[in-house]
Amino acid sequence: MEQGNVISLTEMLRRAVWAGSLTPEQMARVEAEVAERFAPAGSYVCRKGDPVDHWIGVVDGLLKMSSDSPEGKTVTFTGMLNGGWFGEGSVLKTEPRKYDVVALRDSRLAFMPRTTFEWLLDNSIPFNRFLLLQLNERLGVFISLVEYDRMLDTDTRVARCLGTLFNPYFNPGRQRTLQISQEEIGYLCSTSRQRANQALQVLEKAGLLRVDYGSITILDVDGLRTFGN
DNA sequence: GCATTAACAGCCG
DNA sequence: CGGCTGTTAATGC
Repeated sequence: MEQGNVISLTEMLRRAVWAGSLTPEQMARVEAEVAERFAPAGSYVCRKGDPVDHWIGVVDGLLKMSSDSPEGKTVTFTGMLNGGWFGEGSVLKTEPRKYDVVALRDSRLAFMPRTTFEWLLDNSIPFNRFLLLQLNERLGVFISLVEYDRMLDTDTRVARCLGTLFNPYFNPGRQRTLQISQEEIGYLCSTSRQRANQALQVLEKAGLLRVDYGSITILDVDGLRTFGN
């Protein structure tokens, strides 16, 4: 299907951008305290309102951040691919989880305890710098979310949505191919499966990605992020 | 007009 | 067979 290499938790941690500048002692503690958990496809990784005890990374899998309104409507904010980390906002503020996280397929996750996270905050300037940049990047994403939700046509929304998903900042794994159904792309981009299919064909003709069944391959992330301008 | 839903046939694993 | 895909027709905002 795709590259069948199985990455270990340790390997994933060592490749993490934020791990690059840690001292060997700091890295040893991280490796000792971060635990791997398995989330089957369709299961909740965490739910809105849960206490936040961990910073969570994706070793191998695909997650969806979403929220259900009382009326039963689901709003998806974004997805998370291999190598991505999330939840730092709620760990920093000591607040309950603000959204649901669902595994869209079988996923292996890395759970860093809040104590480890806070210890890194107190002891590593590069770690702080990484968080600052990631938070800043997210801010940009959410500002443009509000903007394009109101202004852009669906093809462009899907392009931006995929551009965000493959934003090298959140997805440092050089992953280009993603096993995902068009129905799930619809969920991620807040549109119907049929309309997502249509948008994908437009983007494929524009040379920005390639569509196969059950998967897409990103060819031009920057093109997706600027599509429609 | 544009998007969503429903329905269906074809295809892949 | 079961899930995914590409299309079309009906319906709604």
